[in-house]
Amino acid sequence: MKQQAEQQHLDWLARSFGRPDYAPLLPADVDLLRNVGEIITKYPGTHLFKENAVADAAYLIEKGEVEIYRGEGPSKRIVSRVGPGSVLGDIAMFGDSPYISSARAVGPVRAFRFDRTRLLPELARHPAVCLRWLVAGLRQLEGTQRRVIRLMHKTVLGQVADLLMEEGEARAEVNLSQATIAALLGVSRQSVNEALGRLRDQGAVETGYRSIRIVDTDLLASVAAA
Amino acid sequence: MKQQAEQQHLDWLARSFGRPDYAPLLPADVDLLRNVGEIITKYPGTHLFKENAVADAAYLIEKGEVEIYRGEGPSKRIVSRVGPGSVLGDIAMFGDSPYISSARAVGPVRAFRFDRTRLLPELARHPAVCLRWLVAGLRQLEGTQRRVIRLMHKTVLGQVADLLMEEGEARAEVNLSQATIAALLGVSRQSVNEALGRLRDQGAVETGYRSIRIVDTDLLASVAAA
DNA sequence: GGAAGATTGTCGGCGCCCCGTCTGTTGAAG
DNA sequence: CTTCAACAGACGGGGCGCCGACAATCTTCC
Repeated sequence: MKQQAEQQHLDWLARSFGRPDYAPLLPADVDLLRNVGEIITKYPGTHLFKENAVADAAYLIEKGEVEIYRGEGPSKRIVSRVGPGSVLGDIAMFGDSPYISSARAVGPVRAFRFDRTRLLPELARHPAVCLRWLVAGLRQLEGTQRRVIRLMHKTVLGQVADLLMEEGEARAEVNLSQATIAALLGVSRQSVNEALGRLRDQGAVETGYRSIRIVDTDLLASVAAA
Repeated sequence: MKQQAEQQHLDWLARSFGRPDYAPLLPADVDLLRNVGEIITKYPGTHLFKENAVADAAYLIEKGEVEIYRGEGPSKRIVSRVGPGSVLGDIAMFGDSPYISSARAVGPVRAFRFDRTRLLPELARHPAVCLRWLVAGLRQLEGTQRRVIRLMHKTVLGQVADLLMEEGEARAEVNLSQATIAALLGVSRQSVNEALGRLRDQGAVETGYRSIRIVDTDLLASVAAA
């Protein structure tokens, strides 16, 4: 039983890393990562790491959602929100620089923790895993950068439509409060409300309490592209 | 003579990669990169690569400046401007995705070109170089991302002050037209003009034809931080 | 079932920035 | 020296989004 659970961890870990079409993880690689990583659990609201702290470890989210934000108090801005499969803190860890943001568990989170001092020597000995991590890290960063570039200099309406397209990829229903969406996009709650109202009038979405149902994906896409 | 010039290339290449305090390149690594890379030269205005093209190579700028931009014609937006030491196109190359931006030589440019099909197998065999490239790539991405995050949700005045701080780090004089600055920041020329006017009135800078002289660095920093 | 907290919907005022436009200045080329 | 293109500087109109405020609704917990 314990064996099986651990195997699931490892399977999941293998799936999270790398791409299926290029040098997939070998069983030996999985065993390797198992030795240098440890499973940790975090309760909602607790931090995986905090801004400006020494980056002594990288995290691989296995279960739950993590909120990435910068700043504190009134200047707090949510950079993104990531789920299973995301690699966190590796950029800072590899660069041996402080974390550039804080990571807080939104719900219950299970994650792998890779200690820097144990991971680096191991990676240096295993080029295939190293390459895979490289690609994963670059993709992660590229994704957020792409998103930021896509969103800046766009109207709030377009930003909201874009966000809904992204969040609603899997299910047609997005369960976020308007205040949360506003924080994600860095705009005011009222503007989000107004944008959602317009989308509702156009028949692209239906709004409810803490939920937005996507009705017309094509229409939403055309708004997001504008 | 040719030998000496080539050695300079390789020395420079070694310095560009990685950080001096962590696993510096060995002479063997330099030779390795020499085998999979080739030296190319670009005339001003020519492209190293263009948006949406197949990313079959990464570039390491050795000399000159390269302008990174997205879009064409009226929607053209300059993302950044990089100089020697910067790695370009590696993210797209590793991800086997199209280039997400265009790279155009501002002045005469000399660069190393790393072909994908030759580089990847070589990297997979040399974990130390692989790790170094990983760090370099992540740092590059992190730098631009940091900049974008710092600039968004800031007033034009703050953005201009920030840009001047960055550009004027070495010399106190920044030689950019207001239109260029506007393109870099993604704002209108008039707004840049107005911001510079305010900075001039405060005594932080002096403005001239295609040149901005920084007078009061502390004052400029306080404006940028606001 | 009721109360408290969280969320949604809406309004008016205000500030920043974009756009079009115009004038004066600078630098380079003939 | 003249001419022309690029640039700096300035002004007003208009749009968009922020802020503060408030009412209405939904959840949840007691």
